[in-house]
Amino acid sequence: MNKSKRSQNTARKKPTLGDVAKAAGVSTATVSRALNTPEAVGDKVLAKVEQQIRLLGYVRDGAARALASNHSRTIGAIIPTLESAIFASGINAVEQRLDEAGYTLLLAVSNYDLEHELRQIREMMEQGVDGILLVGNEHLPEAFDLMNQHQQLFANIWAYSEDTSYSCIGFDNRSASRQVAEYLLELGHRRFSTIAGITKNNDRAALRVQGIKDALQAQGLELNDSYIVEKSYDIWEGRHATRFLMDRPKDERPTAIICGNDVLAFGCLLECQHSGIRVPEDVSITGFDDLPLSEHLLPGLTTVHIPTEDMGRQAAEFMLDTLAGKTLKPKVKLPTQLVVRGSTGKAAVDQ
Amino acid sequence: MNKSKRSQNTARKKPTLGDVAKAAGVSTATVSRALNTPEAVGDKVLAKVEQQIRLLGYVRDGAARALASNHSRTIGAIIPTLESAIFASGINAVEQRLDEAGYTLLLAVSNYDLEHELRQIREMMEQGVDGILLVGNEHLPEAFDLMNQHQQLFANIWAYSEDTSYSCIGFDNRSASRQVAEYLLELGHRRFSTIAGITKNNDRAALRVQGIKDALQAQGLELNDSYIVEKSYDIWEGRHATRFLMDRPKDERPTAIICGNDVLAFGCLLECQHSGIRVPEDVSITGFDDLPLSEHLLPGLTTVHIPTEDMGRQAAEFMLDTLAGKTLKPKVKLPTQLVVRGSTGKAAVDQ
DNA sequence: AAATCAACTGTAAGCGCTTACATTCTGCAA
DNA sequence: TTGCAGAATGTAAGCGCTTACAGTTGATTT
Repeated sequence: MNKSKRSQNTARKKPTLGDVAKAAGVSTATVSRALNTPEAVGDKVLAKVEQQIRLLGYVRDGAARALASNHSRTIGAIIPTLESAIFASGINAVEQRLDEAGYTLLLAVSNYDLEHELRQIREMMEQGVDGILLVGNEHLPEAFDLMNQHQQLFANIWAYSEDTSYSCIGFDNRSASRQVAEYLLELGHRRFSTIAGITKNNDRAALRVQGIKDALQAQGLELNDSYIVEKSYDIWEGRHATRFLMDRPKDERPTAIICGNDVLAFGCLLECQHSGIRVPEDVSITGFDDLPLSEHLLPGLTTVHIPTEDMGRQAAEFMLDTLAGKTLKPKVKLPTQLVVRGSTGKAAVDQ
Repeated sequence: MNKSKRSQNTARKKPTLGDVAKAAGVSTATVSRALNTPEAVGDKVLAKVEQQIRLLGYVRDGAARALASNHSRTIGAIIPTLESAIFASGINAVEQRLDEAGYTLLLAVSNYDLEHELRQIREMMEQGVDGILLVGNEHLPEAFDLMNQHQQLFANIWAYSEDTSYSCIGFDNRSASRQVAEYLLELGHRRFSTIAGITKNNDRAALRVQGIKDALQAQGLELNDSYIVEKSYDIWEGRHATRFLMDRPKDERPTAIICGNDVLAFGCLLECQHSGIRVPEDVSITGFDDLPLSEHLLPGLTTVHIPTEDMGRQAAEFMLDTLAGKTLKPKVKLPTQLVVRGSTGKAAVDQ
């Protein structure tokens, strides 16, 4: 009676493809085809098989499927954080598109730690993902080596660069940031400051700082180091940085603070509110990302809008197309948009 | 030369366990043991094997591993949304704990759609996840059936209930919400209103409304239907609802608005700011979740703090322990905490 | 010196599926 | 009636790993 030696105390085992085949009186190959290419199976047989599948409550074994077919129908994505909503809509779009195509998203969070990211890449490769989506262009050399050695399909999102030989779907952080600075220059600002994200291991943060420098340099100005503050993306950090910057003699205070992202800008804006600094009369503030909240604050936050949904959809599309054998342009550059709201204004003349 | 018939235009194939074994001059069993139970392998052999692994750049094949060993070292979690930061820290904690234990998190987003959730459960089961984490206690009957039929380990998080027969790690939404209402009652409020989340398919949202009713009923008061507004968790929705509620004759306006979560409360608070309604003088506002931003707004948002990190850690722990064969109490109830800030105050006396 | 044992290592049988190839069955043209 | 293409199905060989079981060692015990 006890046909399976390794049966635990668990009741009957899960039905397998073979069980379905036996129950339906066909071969395993037919059941497999009924599942994967139903149009290649006769109507009556198909019906019989489907009935048995339902009856037995059969669920495919993905591991066996992946092993035999050599692909897992799974795409991995490693993002830096879940804390900010900024990656949410992008990832949402990825998931949605993949879901339509019968793929599953494997999501991991690296916490801006490249070592951690490498481990996760390895894990994902062990899981046998068909493709990997990474945020930004900066990753450990070992990560690139590993993926290349195994011919692992991957692409970088959230950043665009002509220079890399890898696929990327993203936008130009540097010029987007430059545009912000140029806009502020036009408003007459001359004493700039930036509350940047931590630039180490984060090319996007670094490029945004660079963009500001580009704009200033073009006007013969420069961004003094004492006006650059690096903080992790956190509201408190934004507030502290703001206090640090604004606790100076009036004529040394920046008239414009360019924040590395909206979260820092929230901190900046709110700190001003808390300490009675008027925005934009005393200081102009900008963000980056255009989070949902940004338009609602008072004043509204001037920031850079990122087409995250579009980016996500295109990234998914890229993966799917590549896996389907279509070769297409491996780099997609998406437009960003400066959104002007109430947090920026003309520089005070009496400075 | 061409030893593999199915080799595409791809270069040499990935090395397998067998390749490593051959290179190291040992059996595949030994390599497998070197990987999984290194302490059971002799030092010299171990060193030799590890060297070859490095040399060949060998990466395990998770599919084959899962197939042979009957577990995938993967835990799935399905959350309603990524848009709000509220699930972020909880999921982060889950991921962290699982990572420590060598497990991978498979994350999916259901967008508050139970049908979609069911599909994702099925997909995850096909992927062979060892356990599934679901948010809330409300799921399609088919989902429960499916998981039960396959003896799929799962647990509900973010909600606690004595009534279900399923494991849950969460908190009592109803009594937490009741506590908020009681606090406002103490402040003298009598005309309450709630901007709730959509209660359909969302037991948590429904329970929070219920909690308010509980508190009022205990005082012989009731929550009139025209003072209950259901909105999806979105800032704009919160603003619209607020306008709807406050666009009434002064003596019909609520003096306290209890929001279903912090996002709605942000909308509520900001709408008041935009339209010159004073908080808390004219109206008291509360949220639920205690998002990072809540303490920074002006006034700070009175809300309910959820121990998301703890919840995530414990959920992961529960999965790991159960998989390890330890049987433990299948329900964990976590405490919530009312955090009083500036957005609430005494009810106006002149009402 | 024989017996015993622990510590390693090897052998080989699957895990549940896919898929190339072989076989059988149609219906229809010759 | 025969032949044959094309459709439908079956056969069976893996996919890369784990693991029960069976050796093989060398050291320790008697």
